[in-house]
Amino acid sequence: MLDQKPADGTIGKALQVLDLVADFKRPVRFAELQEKSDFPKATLYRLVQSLTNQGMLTHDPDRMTYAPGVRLLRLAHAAWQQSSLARIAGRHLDKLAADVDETVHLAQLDNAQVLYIDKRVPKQPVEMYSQAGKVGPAYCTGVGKVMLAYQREAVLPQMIAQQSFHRFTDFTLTDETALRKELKAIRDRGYGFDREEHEPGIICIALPILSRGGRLYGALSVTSTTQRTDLTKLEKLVPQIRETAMKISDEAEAWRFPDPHGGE
Amino acid sequence: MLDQKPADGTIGKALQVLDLVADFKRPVRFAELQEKSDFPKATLYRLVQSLTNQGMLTHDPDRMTYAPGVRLLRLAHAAWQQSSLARIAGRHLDKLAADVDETVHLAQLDNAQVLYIDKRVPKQPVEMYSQAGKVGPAYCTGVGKVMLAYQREAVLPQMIAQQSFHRFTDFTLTDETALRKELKAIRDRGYGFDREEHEPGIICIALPILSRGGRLYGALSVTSTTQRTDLTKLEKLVPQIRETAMKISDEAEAWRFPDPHGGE
DNA sequence: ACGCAAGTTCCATTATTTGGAACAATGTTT
DNA sequence: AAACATTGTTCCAAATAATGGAACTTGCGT
Repeated sequence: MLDQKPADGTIGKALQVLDLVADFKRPVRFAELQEKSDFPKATLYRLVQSLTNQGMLTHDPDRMTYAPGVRLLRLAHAAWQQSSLARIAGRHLDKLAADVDETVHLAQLDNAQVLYIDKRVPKQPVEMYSQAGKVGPAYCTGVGKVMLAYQREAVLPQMIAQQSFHRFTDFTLTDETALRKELKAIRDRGYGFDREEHEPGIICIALPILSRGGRLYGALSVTSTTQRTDLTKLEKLVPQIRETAMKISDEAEAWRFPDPHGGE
Repeated sequence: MLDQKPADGTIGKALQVLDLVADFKRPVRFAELQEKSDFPKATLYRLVQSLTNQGMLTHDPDRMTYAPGVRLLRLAHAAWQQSSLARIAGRHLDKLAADVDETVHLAQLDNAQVLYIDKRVPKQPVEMYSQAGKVGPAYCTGVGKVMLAYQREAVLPQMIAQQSFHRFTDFTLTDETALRKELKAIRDRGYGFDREEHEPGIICIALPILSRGGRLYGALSVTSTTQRTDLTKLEKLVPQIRETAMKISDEAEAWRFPDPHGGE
């Protein structure tokens, strides 16, 4: 799927293995890993062992399977609390979802893919990790296209190169030319749509979350269905969404300047 | 605090750095890391660089700070979906919390510490990563002691050695002898208490989640306050909690045997 | 302009990783 | 029950990557 990494050093290799295990959606046996990986047996074995010792993988001795380890949860907790927008954005998402009465997504870009950081479904309790951490394609989702649109030109080519351009629906943009044109339109307009490009019947409107300096923090979207609404109606929500995005951005900005007298 | 790791290989060192960054609750500068770490400057620098390249850390060029990276969320998502009990346990926790109308915790052991996997507070929506991934001491919490009690004797000594035995309250067990005695009592009884050992006024009852074969999956607890209830009343909940634990265990067991005809 | 501190790069030395092949343990077929 | 097949684990000399002291660069305050 996606594995043309320069893989700098041992760390890169180890993380490659970690990803490999994570990509199986179930506990996986050593032989299965070996099959999917280019590493020679002994090397892979030692990588897996190291990761297991470190708690990044858990090993089930009975079934002889490996799975992502609990240590990742602890680290993700830390990531959640600071690096990502999530902590700051939480209450804003609550409000936005309640105001517009539609599903709201918060996403960031991770290695040319969309990584969903948070989600709100109106009148429905959130499930914890079941949504956050999910990944999706960038070229055919609202948040994905918006984030690509606000990427620096220098890094865009390699990001576009990583898109699969798989045709999910009749509306999916399936080549670079179409995507480039769409990104241009998004930049001009300041927001983007998903016109049933990923799933039939699912449409959305998405805005970037930008810093004062123009740096991209992430993206925000309101998703609905063609049965409930249409793009024209969604477009009317732009001011509300933009205001939410700006509030999140402002708080993120403030958060990154720690108290100058910050002791412990 | 806690850093006497054998640190096997480069992977261990890299993860040590990752932990270090995570332990700061805010974006951190290189010099701060250097101060807290034993690594020579150049070495630390390259470790941080590798981690950043790999997306395990994010680097803010403006502020010159590092923070845990978004890639961790993706990995944690995977961990959540399979390795941990959380996915399976979710609905059982819902039910238990509603039935007993008290706070319910689900925890696993991570490197001699308690790692909270999930939490339910009755009549209150859950927040996503804000709770899951949190860590706590093992020697003075209900879930922690229970999980220590069902640990194999061979690994216990080093786990106990890693406990700080800090006196949080008048009831905290502050030495190995007292803890050993308590663990014995828990094994005999099949469940454990927290008698305001970690926080004044907070009590809980905890049960292990064991496989048929006696392997420890994690622990389940019902927490309350001395104002609302007492240990005797909590003890009456044991059958309900045990039933929940068994259901979770059974499903976990079943889940680990993938469909024999498992194609994809 | 100067000094100071934080971040970054260099490179010979050192330690770790590598991977082919042998070995052990487990399960399956004849 | 014996031979076989499969999967997981260990060995060790060769190859590679990590190391860290010191030098270099950059940005800031005086």
